[in-house]
Amino acid sequence: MDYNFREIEKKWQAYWAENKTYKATEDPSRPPFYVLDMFPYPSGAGLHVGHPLGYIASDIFSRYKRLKGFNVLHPMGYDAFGLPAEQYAIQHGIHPAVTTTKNIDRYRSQMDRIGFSYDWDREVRTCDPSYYKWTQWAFIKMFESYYDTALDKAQPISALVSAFEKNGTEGVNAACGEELSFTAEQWNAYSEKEKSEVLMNYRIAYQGSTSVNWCPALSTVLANDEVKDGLSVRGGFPVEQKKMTQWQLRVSAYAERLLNSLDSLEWTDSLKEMQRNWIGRSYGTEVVFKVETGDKTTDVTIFTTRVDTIFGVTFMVLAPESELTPLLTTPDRKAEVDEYLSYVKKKTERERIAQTKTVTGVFSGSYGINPLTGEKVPVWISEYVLSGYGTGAIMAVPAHDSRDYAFAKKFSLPIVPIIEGCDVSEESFDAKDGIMCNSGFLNGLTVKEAIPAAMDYVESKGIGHRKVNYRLRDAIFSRQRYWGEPFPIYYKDGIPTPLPEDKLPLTLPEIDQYKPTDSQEPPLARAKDWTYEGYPLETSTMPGFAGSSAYYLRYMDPHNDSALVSPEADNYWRHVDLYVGGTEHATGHLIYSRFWNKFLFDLGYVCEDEPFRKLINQGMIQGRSNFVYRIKGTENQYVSYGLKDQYDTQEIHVDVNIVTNDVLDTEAFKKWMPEYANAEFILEDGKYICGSAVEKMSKSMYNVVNPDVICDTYGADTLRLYEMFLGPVEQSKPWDTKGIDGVNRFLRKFWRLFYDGDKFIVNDAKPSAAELKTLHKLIGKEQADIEAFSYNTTISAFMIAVNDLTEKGCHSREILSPMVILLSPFAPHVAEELWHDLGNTTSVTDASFPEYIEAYTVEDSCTYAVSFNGKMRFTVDLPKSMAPADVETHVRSLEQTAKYVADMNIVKVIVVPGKIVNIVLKK
RNA sequence: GCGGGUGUGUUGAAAUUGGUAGACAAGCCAGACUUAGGAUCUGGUGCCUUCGGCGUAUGGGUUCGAGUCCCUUCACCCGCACCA
Repeated sequence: MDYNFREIEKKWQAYWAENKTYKATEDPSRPPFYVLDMFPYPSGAGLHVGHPLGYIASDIFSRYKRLKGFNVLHPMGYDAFGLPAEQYAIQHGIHPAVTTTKNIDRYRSQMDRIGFSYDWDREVRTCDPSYYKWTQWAFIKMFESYYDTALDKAQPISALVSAFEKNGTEGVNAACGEELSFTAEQWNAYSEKEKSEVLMNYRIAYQGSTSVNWCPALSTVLANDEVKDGLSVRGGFPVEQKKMTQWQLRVSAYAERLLNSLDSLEWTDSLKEMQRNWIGRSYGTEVVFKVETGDKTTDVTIFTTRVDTIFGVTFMVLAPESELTPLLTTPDRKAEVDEYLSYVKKKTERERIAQTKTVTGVFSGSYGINPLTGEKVPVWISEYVLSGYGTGAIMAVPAHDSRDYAFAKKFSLPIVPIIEGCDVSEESFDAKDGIMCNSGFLNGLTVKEAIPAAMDYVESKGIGHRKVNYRLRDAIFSRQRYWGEPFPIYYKDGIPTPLPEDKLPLTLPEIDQYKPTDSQEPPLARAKDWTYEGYPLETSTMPGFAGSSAYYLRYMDPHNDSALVSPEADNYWRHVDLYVGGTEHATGHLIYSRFWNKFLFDLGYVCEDEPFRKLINQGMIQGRSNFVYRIKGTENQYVSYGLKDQYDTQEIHVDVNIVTNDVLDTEAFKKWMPEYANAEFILEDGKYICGSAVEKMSKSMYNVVNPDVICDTYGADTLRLYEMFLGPVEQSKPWDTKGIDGVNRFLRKFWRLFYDGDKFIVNDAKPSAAELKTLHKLIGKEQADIEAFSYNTTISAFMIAVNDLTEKGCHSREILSPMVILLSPFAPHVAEELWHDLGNTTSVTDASFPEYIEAYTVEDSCTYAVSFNGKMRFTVDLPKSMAPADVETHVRSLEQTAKYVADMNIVKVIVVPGKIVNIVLKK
């Protein structure tokens, strides 16, 4: 029987499904291990070979951990709400659920062919009402909570209400939008509506008016991480800034905790760094400047990280959008300021980003007073100051800040250096070193000493205080779209009110069209009876990250009707031990999930503060495109790559599936598209060679390689091995089918250890020491490599072992049986087949990982005495098997060393296969 | 501009703490068996050469010894980007 992968793979996939081989059940007698893939958005294009890379890697790890005796939870599901299905619905009138289900089915069948060990009984879909019930539930919990900054955790909003009733805002420590101050009497006198508005300032899920990313083409708002370079990540449409009232999540309250607990995670440094940058903690000082506008005076608070440079302030700058801007504009400057404001407002986000180098601004007419020097400085308005960060106002120190410097140069404002010996004639001196000068009491201090000294001074004078700022903003949580979770909120006399828990899930209503209404209301406004007890329901829906923020918890207990996850299940699985997915989620999903989890942790619904212990980022697989070269001026004549320089040619993408090792299948090319039917070729060496380039894998480049096709020609096990053999999982690389034969050959070679034609040739011969050594070397290597996620070297080690056993003619059961187990994580179908052929009746998955016996792998060594200048200087341990000539070579190579160290009284040089591992010196 | 990372044959890539660089594959060359093969097997394959020498982007340093550690320069990739 030859290695017939088609039959084998079909057979065992059916067997696994039927026997529920990979079903996970909570079992306190075995240690749990949770391996998770980032679940996919099921797009219409299906999977290409890049998608399964991470899934294969995590599947190998899961199977390995099972063999090691762990109870492995390895689930899969779908992030099923999303824009593409909805855009399709708008254009074709087909319900997004229909498109989504169809795409999911296709994903499932593609995944099934690869032979993953998922427990499909735990599948979740974010668009399923029984799933999004818990997304809505969490939202209500957030709505009914506030963040207590003293306890540093979320608390029920009722606690805040009773505090207000007793003492007003006195003694309240709560994260909020703006600092409010009122007494208990005032609070108690507020109307319901007023109370609701006050509480919105504190709720973790709240409605607030801010400047948001508005995407007109998608007619929805977007979160910061959904916008890149001023364009929407989905679709690439322009985005503008707009002030709107939106649901938001107070993620900023968790900034410090999100930052601090990064240290405890086994993530890559680059990913942690990305999150640190995104959170953007900055420690500085808020200082109050009095600003004179005509004869009235206003307090303007600025934020700076360099309060030590305050003696170098020569002007101040306000953000155009700051509410202070109109207040501080003098009547004579009003016309010019208004003109500037409208100029700024007209700019799209994209233009603003593109023009960061051009300096613009306008003088307000007011003057600020430096609280330390009493000096008067002009107050300018410029777009380089952002309203959303700090206080929206800065003190400008052009000598020591490059942005202020550029501004000062442009508008001819004075530049006063306050660090000794620095040259600011060409550029500012931003570095934090040097000795202070021109700075009153700070003179003579180093910059590093001056910063805390200036902070102390400012605080002691009561003109400012230390302050930590974060770049992280609250997440905009509503979308004016149809295909998302409805908010479980209704407006009772205009007051946003959550639905009672037993009314969840609030299911998405049917509507006739999926686009916004004519009056620009979200699509849900089209729904009939979109009310609760006669009150209108919220018409926006939740964003994509809502459903993906806690899905890993739902997998622990996916069918639970009365809780997101039962305490028993949560306590058993606890957290994701290994999470595999792409870096693109670094500042989106991976921040939101951590926030969401911390919130649930605060409320006691989950037992761990951090959801993802270890995280591996798999690299992206790019496409490798092929080209043919049409000779210009001809209809259909193509010249091979090597000869193209002799002609004037035009490069044309050709389907990579009709190209093998850059050689074009000319007949297939003629059939590929009608216009190529009578193509003529100028060949080199009888072949048509194509050009190639690395590009994104996409339909339009004809470079998409479908895993199904690979499974058809080579089998799933070959695909799995090849994707891993390509290189380190974390690394991005172009897909190139060249070389897949190598791993396919390896599998056939492995097979031939068991079968000679139809004859099963495994015997009960006692293995030789050399054979045992081969086996145990592999066990040791595989163990170490898999734990380190280094699969490509494991596979190499496997190839070496199989070549070795083939050469030795080893067919011993005692060797081959463990070999099958070792192979099973990588090539489960082959392993399963051979495992049963060896006479086993249970799945190879239930076997245990063979024990590694070091004794077999230790090289027998023999000690050589090395003499130098007639005197014995040291001894060398070399393998017994080493030929005398090789020994001499090795010893000779030590001569040089010996010359240097002879005087150092060497006692012994121990060489294990040729390496000096230890030089023992006489004391 | 700031932060992080990577540079090794024709190609994908290996190389415990510094210790025989290029394992394992792909490609290529030669041969064997075949009616044939994109099957299988064997041998060769970093570069220059006669001994021998040179080789891990570049230039320097530490060391008996450097792909690995330190500094310089260059190239590429990723992230952030007026964050005060």
